[in-house]
Amino acid sequence: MTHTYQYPHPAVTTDVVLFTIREDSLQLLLIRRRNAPFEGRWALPGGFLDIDEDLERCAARELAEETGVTGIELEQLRTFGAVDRDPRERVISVVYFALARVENLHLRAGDDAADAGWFALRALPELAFDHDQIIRAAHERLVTELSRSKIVFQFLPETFTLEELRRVYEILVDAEIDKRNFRRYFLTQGMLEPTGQLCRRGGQRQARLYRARERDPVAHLG
Amino acid sequence: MTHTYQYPHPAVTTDVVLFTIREDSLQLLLIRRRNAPFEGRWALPGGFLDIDEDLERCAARELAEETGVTGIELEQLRTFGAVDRDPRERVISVVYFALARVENLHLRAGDDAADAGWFALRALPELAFDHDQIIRAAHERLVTELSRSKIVFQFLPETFTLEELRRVYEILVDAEIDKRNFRRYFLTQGMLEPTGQLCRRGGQRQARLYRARERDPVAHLG
DNA sequence: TCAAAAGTGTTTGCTATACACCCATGA
DNA sequence: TCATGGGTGTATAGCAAACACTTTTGA
Repeated sequence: MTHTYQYPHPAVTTDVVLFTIREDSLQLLLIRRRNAPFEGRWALPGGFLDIDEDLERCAARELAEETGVTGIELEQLRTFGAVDRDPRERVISVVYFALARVENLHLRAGDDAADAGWFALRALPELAFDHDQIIRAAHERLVTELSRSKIVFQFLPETFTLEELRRVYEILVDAEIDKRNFRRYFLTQGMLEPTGQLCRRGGQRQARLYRARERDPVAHLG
Repeated sequence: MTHTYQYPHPAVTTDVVLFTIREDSLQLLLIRRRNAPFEGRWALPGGFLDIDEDLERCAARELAEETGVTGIELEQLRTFGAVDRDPRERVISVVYFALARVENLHLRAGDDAADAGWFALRALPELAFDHDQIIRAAHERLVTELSRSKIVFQFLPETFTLEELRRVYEILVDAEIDKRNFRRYFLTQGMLEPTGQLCRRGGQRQARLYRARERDPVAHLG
């Protein structure tokens, strides 16, 4: 069955840039393409929009189909539509970005993906389409959102220690952060809630566990 | 001539939210639709993407065709794609936003627009499609970008007085701003360059004129 | 001479940064 | 007992906010 229009229509796809922290580095999820074009190359998980499907739902579906990853909060990044970005036809791609705690994810390659895996942002393979540009834009967004919202907690498990939180920050901003200033900041900001629990995560002395408070208390005032 | 695809394709459009400051209020540019659907309703300037046309170029072209406005810097805002946002067919709209000094613009209604005009954000008419949602998103973006970049200057003429700049800020944040703190901030930030000229803009005493420096001097260090 | 807008400094509190040692515990 | 990571306080400088009067000039 075919579909006919009076004017030419571009195809619309969605792609997802999913970041996580793994092995002490910022990594993202790629799939190896099973089909042409760019067969065998690594690419962002994504695919064609169904005609009666919401954009964000499409992104979530393609992510699940190709990598097995589900239950991730997606945020729209930007739409990429350069005329020659896909050799087959004109393709407009609406790109989403997301963060994940890696231990929650059950990775497996899906239908259109020969393989799926995590890659350090600093050591990406050669990519299909304009996905290197897309990833650069997503990384910029990640850095600017860091200071403006509470997204760091999406990298961490439900409960975590202050030192774990600090380590995540250090990886994200790629710099050392003073331990005492960091602790004071988070302990006085009120976005953390002590669980009362202690834990030992490899170190000797036990550390206090915290969880992220639902919302920034200041936000309630607006 | 018709165009046929193996799978259904959505249509892709671009729309533009163009803000300006006029009559002491924040206003934006709307056109009155000449054709169905929503014939006679006010809407954002925009239209269908040509198959070999860059997204941003499409936005600029439609803006020019429908309103006569040219030479505006466009920034991508977000893509809207709810399944039922257009009654004709599935339409994905890539929305751009932009700021303008109103005195530079030569407004005139174009082919697909029965009329074009400025409307205060606080007193919008009933709008076509989901354009009220789009405008709300654009306004949010405007407010957050205000503090993070130098976009205010896009509302002002080449040279301006500190009091004019302050008045623009007051309209944008919808609050009073302390005159002395405001002046000190801008005079010490180094983003203004005194022209050495004076002018009288209706008041009695003459005021010094400034222009925006090309770049934030701090940005050069990065 | 007065009305109307331009211009000018100081104080105070908060926030960001720099910086070094003690504590608890398992091996 | 020592190695490892968790936990703690103070001093300083820069920034944000509050606040009221003088100057210029045309009408």
